[in-house]
Amino acid sequence: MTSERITQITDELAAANVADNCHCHAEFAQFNHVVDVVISGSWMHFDYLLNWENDGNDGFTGKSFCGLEVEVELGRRKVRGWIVARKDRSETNLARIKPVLSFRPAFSDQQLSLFRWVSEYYGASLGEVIESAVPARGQSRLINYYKLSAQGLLASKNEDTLARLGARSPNSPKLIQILAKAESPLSGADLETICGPCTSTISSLVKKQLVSRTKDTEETELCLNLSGDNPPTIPPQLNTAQENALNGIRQALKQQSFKPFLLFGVTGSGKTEVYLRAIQEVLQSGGSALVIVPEISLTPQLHETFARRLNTPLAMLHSGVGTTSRWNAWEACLNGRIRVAIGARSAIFAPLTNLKLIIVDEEHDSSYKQNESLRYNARDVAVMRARIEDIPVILGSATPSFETMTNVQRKKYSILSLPERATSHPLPSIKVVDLRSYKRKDMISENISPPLYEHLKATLESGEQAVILYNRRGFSSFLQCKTCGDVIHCPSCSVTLTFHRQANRLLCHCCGFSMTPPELCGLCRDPKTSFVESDRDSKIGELQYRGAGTESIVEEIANLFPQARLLRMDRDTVGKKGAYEEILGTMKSKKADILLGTQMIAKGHDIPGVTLVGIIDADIGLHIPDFRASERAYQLITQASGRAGRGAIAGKVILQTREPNHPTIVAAVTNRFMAFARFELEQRQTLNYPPWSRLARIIVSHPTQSVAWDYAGKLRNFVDKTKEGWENETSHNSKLKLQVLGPSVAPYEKIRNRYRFHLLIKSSSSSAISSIASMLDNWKRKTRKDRELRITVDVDPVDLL
DNA sequence: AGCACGCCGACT
DNA sequence: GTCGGCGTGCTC
Repeated sequence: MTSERITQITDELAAANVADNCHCHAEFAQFNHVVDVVISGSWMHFDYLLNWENDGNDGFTGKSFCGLEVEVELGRRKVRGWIVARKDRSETNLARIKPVLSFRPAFSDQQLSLFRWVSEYYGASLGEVIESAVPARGQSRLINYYKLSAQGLLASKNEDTLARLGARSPNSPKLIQILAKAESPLSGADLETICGPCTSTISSLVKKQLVSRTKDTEETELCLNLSGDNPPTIPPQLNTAQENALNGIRQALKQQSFKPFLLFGVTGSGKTEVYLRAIQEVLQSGGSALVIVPEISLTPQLHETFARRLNTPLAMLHSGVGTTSRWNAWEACLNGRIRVAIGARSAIFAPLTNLKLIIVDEEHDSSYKQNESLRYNARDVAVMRARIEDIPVILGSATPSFETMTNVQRKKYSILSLPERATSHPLPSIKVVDLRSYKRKDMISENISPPLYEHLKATLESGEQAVILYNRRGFSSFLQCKTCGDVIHCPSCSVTLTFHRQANRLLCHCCGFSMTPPELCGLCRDPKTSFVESDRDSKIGELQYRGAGTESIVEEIANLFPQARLLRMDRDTVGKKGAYEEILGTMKSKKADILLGTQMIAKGHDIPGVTLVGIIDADIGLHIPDFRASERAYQLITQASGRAGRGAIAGKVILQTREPNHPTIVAAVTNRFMAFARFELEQRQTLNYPPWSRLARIIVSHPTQSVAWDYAGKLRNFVDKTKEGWENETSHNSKLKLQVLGPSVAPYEKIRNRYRFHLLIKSSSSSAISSIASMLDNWKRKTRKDRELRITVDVDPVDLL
């Protein structure tokens, strides 16, 4: 199809001055169809004309045209969009309807239903949803970058010029100053975040040739990894529990209808093997399967395991790799060339055809929740997708989320249990070390108790390996003045700065700010003003490095065991691509003795040589102000413990704590998940927290505290009014009870110089939560006058920080 | 995102 | 009066 042909038709239509412009002209109706196109990333949708001449065998059902990605003209620019409906007629004057310039298939009708659900449930626009689901076009999107031209540079140094510019437009000199200071060109979006709305000002500066505009590509994501030639491995024999679980799944596969399973298997119980067999069944019956895992780091491992066992190409879908290959993988799924896809969160939208099974590994993991832009939870989307496609879905975990547990109790999900490890050894026993019973001088070092030391020593002596968990990065978690007690905070956030010794920087874990650590306290002794010779020996303003981190624990252990080969794994050491695999590879090949790290080390990998797991401080995270703190702590302890004794030798866990009687610690140590769940669920019921209710969280932020607070109050009024309206409607009545809390200061009071307040909405009905979310989404678009004001609606928030 | 339109303040 | 900046609203 040519665009000339389309233009010709439109021209003819316009010339004909069609009398009844509410209907397609009969002459063209045969080929030109009015279609509803949603515009990428927005709530807008418009009618366009699609010229479709061949109704033949091109693999696309030419009836609805839904799922075609199109290029269309909007205003004066070309944009990406998707056909979401076919229309018999258009309300718009036909002469105004523009043609579709090009198209290609992008998703199925069923996927569209899923996108619609996501859009409604999370209160986001359909365009936003589809944009975050479908990978970008072959070449990256071009966006505008601005820098000062030679003239602009001159102007920036000339105060007269700036004053002259400023007389008329206060924004112009500001923009020029910013651009003069910038080291690299800034995007339009960057400038807006710094200066507020300034698009027209920028354009005028460009016109005056003070600023130059360049187009450049923006980084985007996804990758394809076709692989079928890994040497096959011999499949292990299934134990009885695995066999039973598989039979349950087999039956559901045969029935070909929606059926959610919880595969509740202790760490090392062989869940992956069950997944593999189930996928094999699916492949044999000609279907395809989708597997999602919590993080990118886990995909390469799983990929290798799967590639060795399944005789089929696999699609690896995860963020981080080139755009073209990402689209290729998407297309390969769409046309059925690839029938198994593995990936992180966003892979849940993969367009596999004839999908027969979805697997969500480690379903409890909070990284399934996207915490920016479109705030969806891939686990929940997975269940909805299974419902729409009418297929089984398996949620696997050793520590299921309470939401999932509740669904099991309510008989919505079927449970399949793997209570024993697949290997010869039982779960490791956990030895609790009560740190309160050791005086400072009795400790081997700051954070290592005698029992942990002894076990580490024995492990190293017998040539075995250890994993040590300390869930805090850096060297010191804060710096405090010995004189005045002041603690160094981030200049833009309400958190303390963490000292990272390797980089010799103070780092903000919230916004990424970094600085060289000062020598003295800025309050008592500013070196620039008060530092005189006679002061040199004074101890006034000396800084104390307080609180441990993975870096300092590594040092402690290195001092105790100088000959041990230590590896550290946290966000700082796995920053580079491939670093994660490298560290695990070194550990697996026994080229290192101790692996020390944050929660990262606890996630689902298998190092057979590890016989000891040490938890330095089990209390970290137990008291953060979030209703899921206990649940998280339990999961972390259990997952970390699960790294021990996966090989030929049985494992042991040493857990250091100051609260050995805390119900969460007790439950984790005795591995009584069900008892813990019952206890925790009771607690949550009294406070009406999930899973007993649904939550939506509204975050308001603004550089000025009072503005944020005032708007939060207005939001509260809006919600209250909506609530009243519903209560007066008899059709809704008591079922839609809403409970509104706040506004209150968010636990992270300030992030990136923006003050944060939040409102919490609880309801027993998820549809009430969703309607509120989408109403707020609309309302904020209308009432927001201050462009600095940011309102985020988070449905089913994963934390309340 | 880019453009038209319309309001308003500064300057001839 | 007129010019130009800047906010607002629209784009099928």
